[in-house]
Amino acid sequence: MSLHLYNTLTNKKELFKPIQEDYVRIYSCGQTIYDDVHVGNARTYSAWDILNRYLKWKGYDVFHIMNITDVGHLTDDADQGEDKVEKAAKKEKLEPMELVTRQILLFYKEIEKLNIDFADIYPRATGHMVEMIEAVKKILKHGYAYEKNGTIYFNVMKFEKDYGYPVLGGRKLEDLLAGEGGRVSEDELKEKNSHYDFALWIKADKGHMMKWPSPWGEGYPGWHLECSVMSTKYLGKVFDIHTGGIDHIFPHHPNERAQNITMNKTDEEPIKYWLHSDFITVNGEKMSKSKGNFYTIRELLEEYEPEAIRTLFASTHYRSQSDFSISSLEEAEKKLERLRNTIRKAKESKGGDKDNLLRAIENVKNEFEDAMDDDLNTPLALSKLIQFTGKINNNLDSKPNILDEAVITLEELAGILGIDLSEKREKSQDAAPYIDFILEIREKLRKEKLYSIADEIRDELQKKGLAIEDTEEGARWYIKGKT
RNA sequence: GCUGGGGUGACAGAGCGGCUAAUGUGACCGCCUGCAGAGCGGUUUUCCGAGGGUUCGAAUCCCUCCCCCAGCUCCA
Repeated sequence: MSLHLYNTLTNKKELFKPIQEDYVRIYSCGQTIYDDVHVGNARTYSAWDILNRYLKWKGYDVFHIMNITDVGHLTDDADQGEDKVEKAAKKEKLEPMELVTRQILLFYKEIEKLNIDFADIYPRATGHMVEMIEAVKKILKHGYAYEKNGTIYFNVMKFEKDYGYPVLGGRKLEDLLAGEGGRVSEDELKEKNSHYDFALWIKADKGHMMKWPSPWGEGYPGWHLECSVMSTKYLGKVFDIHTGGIDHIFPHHPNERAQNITMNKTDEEPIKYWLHSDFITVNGEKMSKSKGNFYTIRELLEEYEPEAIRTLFASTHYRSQSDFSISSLEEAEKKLERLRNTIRKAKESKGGDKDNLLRAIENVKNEFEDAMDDDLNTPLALSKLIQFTGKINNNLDSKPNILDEAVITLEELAGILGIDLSEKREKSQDAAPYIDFILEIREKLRKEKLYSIADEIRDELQKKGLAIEDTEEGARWYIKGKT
């Protein structure tokens, strides 16, 4: 089997074939950078990280762009209301760009902690104002936009007539018509030719801070525009994969696609595969700030290991809604522990002369790849790894080189899922000689059968976060869980 | 209302036409251990929302119904 991905553009799994043989160009919708990264964001980025790693493992060169929206995302609907960045900045009495800088730095740190590979470029909307204005000009010139009082709207009806409005996720334009009905304000309707039209460039109201001069007066770009402009700039008019959250199936991505087509005037489908990851719920409810059921990565990392979070993410398929709870995270911790325990045992084993593990290594590689080829079935892939740990544990008397290979395989495959199994840099390295010393004394007590004192020592060390295991060759210890 | 995705053992979560329906967790019992831990073995008696249909054969396909979630407003 070879890699198949579920394409929201066609609503089916398709064989993945990049435009260029060994080179894959990916654009990911990143985040509007006014707030901390939460589990939901992280889950999505984790999914694309796995996609990237897997493609690389398969031998492709991957060029990955993830945008950072630092202007143009409004609190109300697409075309009115306050800019989110500006609003958040005002609240904290910061310059908008000051807030953005702070949040970006935090974003990078957390992405790194979560073992999410950095994208090759993180372009920012504010850095592409010139290109965005040029894009609006092009779309106007090509006849798919019109101006009303300094605001430029995209003409969806005309686009629909000429190209067919993108049907992402099985939706049709008519479906969106009244919808749940008139959330569109009177003012807006007055200006727009059609209810579906969206703004490319928005005239700045008085007091709007984030604005730029343009041929149509001072204004700022519409939300969708940056993605079209930046993807075209860095990836070209036609590229392979576009990712994003399920919420972008409408309206962001169809609009973005319409812009790509009309500004670049391509007859070819500009983006071959659209991938969307589903949302996370918290204890069965949609995660939202108003409900207070919001987990930021920052707070989770205070108590849990990033590897546990990645294990949790890998435990559900990216296109399934997954319910986040502390107990699910703790369950993921246990899976992680199992993986680590096996590696520890294998590394400590002296080995023997068996070689039937060889076949298990071959099998797990194949099974893992089959699972991943099927639209990145990470839960299945992970279960194969866990099955493999059983095989290793049953064959700790294998030839040392085979044991080594088993460990390398396990680490490599888990790594594709973003789960780093390499040994932790032990924080208490300095304490190691003392711990060893204490355990030597404890060993003497055990030989004297002074078990109550020995057990007391063990309990105390365990309370401090160490795992103590007695073996024939004496006690072993390691740092358990979060260091 | 419309659109999409779902309902699988105590729980999480694969499977989507055909071996006794993965895997993990939990519970229980063994092995190991001074006791634990980790690990290993076993058990958890017929888990596929309901009802029809197609088929030699369905959790898997079709129809009807019930229920859940999300989207249709900014959102990963």
